[in-house]
Amino acid sequence: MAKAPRRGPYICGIDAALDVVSGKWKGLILWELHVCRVCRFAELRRRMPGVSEKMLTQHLREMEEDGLVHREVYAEVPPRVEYSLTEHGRTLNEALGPLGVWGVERMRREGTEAVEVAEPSHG
Amino acid sequence: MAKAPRRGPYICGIDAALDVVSGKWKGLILWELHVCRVCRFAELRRRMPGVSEKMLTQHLREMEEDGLVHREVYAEVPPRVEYSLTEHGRTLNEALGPLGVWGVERMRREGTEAVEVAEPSHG
DNA sequence: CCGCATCCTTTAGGATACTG
DNA sequence: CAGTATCCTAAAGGATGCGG
Repeated sequence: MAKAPRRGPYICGIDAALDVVSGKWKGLILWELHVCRVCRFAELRRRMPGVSEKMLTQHLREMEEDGLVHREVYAEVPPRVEYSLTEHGRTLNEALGPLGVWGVERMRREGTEAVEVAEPSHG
Repeated sequence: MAKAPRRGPYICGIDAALDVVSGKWKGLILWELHVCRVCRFAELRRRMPGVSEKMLTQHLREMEEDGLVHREVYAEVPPRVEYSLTEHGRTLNEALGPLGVWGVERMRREGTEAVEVAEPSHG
């Protein structure tokens, strides 16, 4: 009902790490939570054009289970839930740094344009 | 017929990088080719318990297309094909280094045993 | 030995409607 | 607002058999 077992056994550390970031939006979630530090569901969604509610919820729950994301629920009306990175989430993000740099290099090589996300840099 | 389009557009470098390593065995292929430097198909397969011929071929082809893997075909009988990393493959592997370290840490935290790969350390 | 073609199952991802 | 439930399609992955 919930999700496939996941979580190993792994052959090497790369395996173990890729497991928790595999998922169409997980890298981006990590990045956005790094940028805004604390973020509500709706705002996070706004920052990620194209993601569906289902996928965002699902990915956030998995990342919470994996100890990457902290979910703070406020018993208010209307409800408020704030997401942030845990310590493990932060270290993972740092570990992803060099990969991100490599990815940017790759985009330059391939001439692949990144999609503009509310931050046009050429007016 | 070949494969889905892939290759962007990406939201950030992480996206672009994760795209080329997403695939059940790609991280491991990268690692094994890093270890043995040059590797034949059969040997590569032996080093990766559980992978099917189809998946190994498919992943290797995609990684070749992505400029990560070099495929050297020798016109001999019986045929011989040697795989190795390209420069981009090597830099990607280096970029994956911190992620691998993080993954090992994660396995320690979770108590997840890595599977033994032809190297039993406890008799 | 290396790999392609085919068929099949499983999983990921998306659209939509509904709820506390 | 922040989800859950259901249904559906597409893609990944796996088993097996054939071919150069």
